[in-house]
Amino acid sequence: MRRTKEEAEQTREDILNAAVRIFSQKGVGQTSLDEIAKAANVTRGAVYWHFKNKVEIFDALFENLHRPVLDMIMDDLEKDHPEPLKQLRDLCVGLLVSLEKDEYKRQALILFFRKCNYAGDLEIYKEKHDRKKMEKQKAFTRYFDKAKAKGKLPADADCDLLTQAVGCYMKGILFEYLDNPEELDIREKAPMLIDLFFEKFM
Amino acid sequence: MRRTKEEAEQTREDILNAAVRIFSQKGVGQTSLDEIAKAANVTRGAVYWHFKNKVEIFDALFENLHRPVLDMIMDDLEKDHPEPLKQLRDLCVGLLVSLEKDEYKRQALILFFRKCNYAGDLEIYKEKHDRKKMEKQKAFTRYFDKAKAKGKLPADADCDLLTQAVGCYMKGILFEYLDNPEELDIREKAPMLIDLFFEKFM
DNA sequence: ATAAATATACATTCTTGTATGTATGTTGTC
DNA sequence: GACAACATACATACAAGAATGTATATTTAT
Repeated sequence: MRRTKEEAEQTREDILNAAVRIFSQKGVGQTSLDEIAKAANVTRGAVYWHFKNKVEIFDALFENLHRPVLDMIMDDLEKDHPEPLKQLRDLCVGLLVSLEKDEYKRQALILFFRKCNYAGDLEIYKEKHDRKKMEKQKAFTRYFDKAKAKGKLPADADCDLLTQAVGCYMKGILFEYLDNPEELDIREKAPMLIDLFFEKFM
Repeated sequence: MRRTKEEAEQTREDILNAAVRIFSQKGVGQTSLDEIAKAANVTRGAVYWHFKNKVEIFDALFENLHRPVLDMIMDDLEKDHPEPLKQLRDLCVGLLVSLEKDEYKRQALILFFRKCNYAGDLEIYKEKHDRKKMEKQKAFTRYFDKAKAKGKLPADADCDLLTQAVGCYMKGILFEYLDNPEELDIREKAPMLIDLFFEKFM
């Protein structure tokens, strides 16, 4: 049953898409490769051809999720915005609101926030994912640094603390939204919640 | 090998203590009852005597964790504090700082935040735990209501939004701390982070 | 013809639930 | 207060199912 290269690439993607869906529902640990295979309309043979094991699927999904987000932030930081805090505010709101129309990203976030326990096979990925988080954190700090340089923040403001605060706040909002999307209308509430944080600086 | 009632109660607690520890390390789903039994120095026979199955252990742990916290908040709300916002601020800081000396609570929180996926057997508990969360949220709103009644908050302040904001913020801080305790010195940072939120009202 | 892209089959391991064994605490009775 | 009778608090053994990794078979693109 050899397929063409395009077909093979397609089944690889089918497997990954099935994996996010099922992982985010049942959890990585409770998902068998057979379930993923069936959901992707292949057998375990195909899965084992494309991936060494479940952990490698997990890793591929992480890359798919975080690379574009970090790239987006880095691009944003290149711009010389006159109001870096407003820029960061818009970035935060944008990141949150964009989830409403992006089910794949929502599922992926649920998967990494709630449905993987970073234990056993996945333990080695905790450090890796923490490093990625650090990168994002460093990027966030630069917004505050730029704001201070432009005199938009008091000279004695603690940029690292502010970064940590915004990071915690964002993560909390993310969790609440992902846990109960129907309880938190993100398109309406995200701007209000984020403004609550930034308004005292602006 | 019948034990006395006290001994039996002790093994029940041993089992629960072993369960928090291992659940919070390996995740509920990846923990076998045999592991728990061995860690508690009993056999699976003892575990099945005290609990119907793993899910019932999970449930017992949840009760152990949340009842005291909710009681504490309710007691706090009984007091007629002149500055409800300061009261809430102190409550938040206290809840966070207390974790440093309470490994059991830390493990339990990790377990429910990170190591259980609320899928499969545990799915039915999501709703239950959400209801408990709602209770806490309602309690938090009362602090803001009281503050407004005392004129400590502008009359047009949105208490529900503020509650949601504080809830998200707290949850985010909790996650960051539990994920990387060494990165976030909670005793030093909790007051600073929480004050960042409350300072604009006070 | 060869090797890629799968499907199928199999052996192994892990876990669960249950059934059953057993020693000992507990209780009522005389 | 001694002593059956019974219930309790486990331990052990077993059967069944599920999941994994690997080995092998089968097509078919190149």
